[in-house]
Amino acid sequence: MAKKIIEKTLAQPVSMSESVTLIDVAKLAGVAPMTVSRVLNRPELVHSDTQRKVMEAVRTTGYVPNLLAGNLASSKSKLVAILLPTIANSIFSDTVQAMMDGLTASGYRHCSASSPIRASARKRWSRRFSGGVRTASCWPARRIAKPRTSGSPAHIPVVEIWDLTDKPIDMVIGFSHEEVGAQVAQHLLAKGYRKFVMVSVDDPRGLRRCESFQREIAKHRAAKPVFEVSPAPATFQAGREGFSRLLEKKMPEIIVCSSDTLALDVLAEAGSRGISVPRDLAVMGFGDLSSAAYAFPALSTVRVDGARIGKEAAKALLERFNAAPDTPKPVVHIDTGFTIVERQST
Amino acid sequence: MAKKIIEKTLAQPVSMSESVTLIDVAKLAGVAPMTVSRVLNRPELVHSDTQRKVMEAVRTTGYVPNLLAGNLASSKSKLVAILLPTIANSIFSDTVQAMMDGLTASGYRHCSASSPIRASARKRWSRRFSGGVRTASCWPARRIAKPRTSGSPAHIPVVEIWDLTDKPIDMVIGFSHEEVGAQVAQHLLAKGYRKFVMVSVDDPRGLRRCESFQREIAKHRAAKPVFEVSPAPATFQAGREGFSRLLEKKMPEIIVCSSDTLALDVLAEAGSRGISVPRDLAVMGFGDLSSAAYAFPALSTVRVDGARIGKEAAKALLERFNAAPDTPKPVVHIDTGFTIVERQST
DNA sequence: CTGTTAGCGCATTCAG
DNA sequence: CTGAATGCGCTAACAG
Repeated sequence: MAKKIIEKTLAQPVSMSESVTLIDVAKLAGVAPMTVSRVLNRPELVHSDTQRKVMEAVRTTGYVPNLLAGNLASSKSKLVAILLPTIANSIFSDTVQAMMDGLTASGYRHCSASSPIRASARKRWSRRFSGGVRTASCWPARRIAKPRTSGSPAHIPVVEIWDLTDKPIDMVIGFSHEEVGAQVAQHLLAKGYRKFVMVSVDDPRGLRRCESFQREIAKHRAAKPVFEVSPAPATFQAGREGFSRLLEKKMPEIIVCSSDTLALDVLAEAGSRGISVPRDLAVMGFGDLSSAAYAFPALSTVRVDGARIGKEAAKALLERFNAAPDTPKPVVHIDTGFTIVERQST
Repeated sequence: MAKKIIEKTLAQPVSMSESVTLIDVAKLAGVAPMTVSRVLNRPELVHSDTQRKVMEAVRTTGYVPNLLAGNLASSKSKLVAILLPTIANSIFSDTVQAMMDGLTASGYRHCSASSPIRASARKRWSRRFSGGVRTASCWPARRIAKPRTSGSPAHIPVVEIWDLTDKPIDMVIGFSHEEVGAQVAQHLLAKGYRKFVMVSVDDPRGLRRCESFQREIAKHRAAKPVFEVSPAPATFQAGREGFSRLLEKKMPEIIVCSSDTLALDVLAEAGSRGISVPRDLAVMGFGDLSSAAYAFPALSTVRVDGARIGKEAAKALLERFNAAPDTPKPVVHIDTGFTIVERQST
């Protein structure tokens, strides 16, 4: 038997056709399989001489661990589920990128799915994800209810991002969309604007920003904004059309958009109609799409640090993954805030 | 023992704390575990009466399959690795979205990673991905070389997307970037332009489009374009800065950008400088970012159907996954083409 | 620090 | 159409 291993390893590695397992490595290194496992996963528990021997054997055999087996034995998938409304052309891309980077650095991977996936509980839980990330109003919370399944803890860490919520499932990292709406309203009122027009996509968070904006306007007895909703998701086209419909009514003083995608679109439509921004029309966006405020000086916007949200989310998850099982859950409720970026004066 | 199962299932499902496995379901349904497995995975092999009994038991126990175990037993992860330069603010988002939708509909999931991940072979192969998707020039092909590992086929299906390549690893779905560069050059020459300026991000495909463009220009003895490269990835800011540097030299007639992100940025910078597009300056983009050509009438661009690429990639992978093991590999080499979209005349 | 024992939960492969 | 036996490859938990 030992002979067989030798044959396998002495043959040209490239032509080896049989698969190599922990046992093969162990035999070649003259140690127990468990020791090989330790060298690969928790090397600090193994004598350095043994480590060297084992790594040597790993190299000559070309061993690649089988996480399918490892996951089963340890009941840990090291897979994080990311559930977002969309990743296309999205304000979430910075967040996803940052999160991805944080997780992969620690050996975790992520699987993402977008909103239309209304998988059954069976499908959603069968991969035994180690953790989850979602926007708060992505799905009703009850859908996250964890069935009692084999080989997984009673609860998995979940981070709700891009929002703050009163009844979090677990951890929360984001900012208040009500606050955004209110502050934008105050900001614009202070600048002297009184006649507002809004364009929003049909997205829960966008609509909440708009509603809050309108409440704040009402408080100050300014005229009720004209309000136009486009179907989600945000596309450049949506903004154009919403804007056009509004123009049919009356030329507004300022147009408040629920996203930068819409705002850029309004900018474009204005340009093609010979309307000068900001001279004839002011435009306010949201989300700081690719540093929109910098790229488009005529645009005011609300800057959100999506990358920070992703980074913090990854950090929060990793901390929980690494915590001892009986550690009390730390409270993670981070308000990442936002910044209103005034257009560059011209 | 049977009693125990009954107790578990008759207790309030919500309060059950022990995990439920195939065996529990089988006992409750009075069948063998294998039958339960069949009902869940290949119901067509099971009598409908048995199916009903089993599904009933599945429901009352709240059973959720453990794919960690299933994957190991069947040596199939149903996970697809997606390797792209970036997903942030990216022309790939449509592609990823379409691919995701196609794969999840068939029970597959995807794990994505972006360029900076230079994981070791050990890490890259240990999850036993069922298939892979990458851009052709994302990594050198040799890095895809498959080590002989346990529990996985000698080769996995790989689709290279967003490019055509002479020596594909396996399947290819995309278009020729050389062709784009050449055709754009011809198009613009035909429109009467002679003095070109280019801005590109430092991306392999973008640079190839530019080089091809320049070769074509040279063929027609037009002036060599001024060429400005910004570091990757594309941001709106990159375009602005590249454009500004160019303006210091001379006001161009037309500016050709390696992506729509850059093009929109140039549009913005032009706007803030009082340069009218297209009257004073023509701008050409690439990638049809959010239907840029529609949203920004002054912009000409090259429309690429990213969603189609994603859809075809998913389809190609699924076909290979479902094929019998000894089926000869179908040749998949799809040129999805592109369309030059002329700006809307004003 | 290292080895041994004993599964993880399911699907493959036959036999019936 | 259904069942029984077997083991995927690895790691937890302990013993030494």
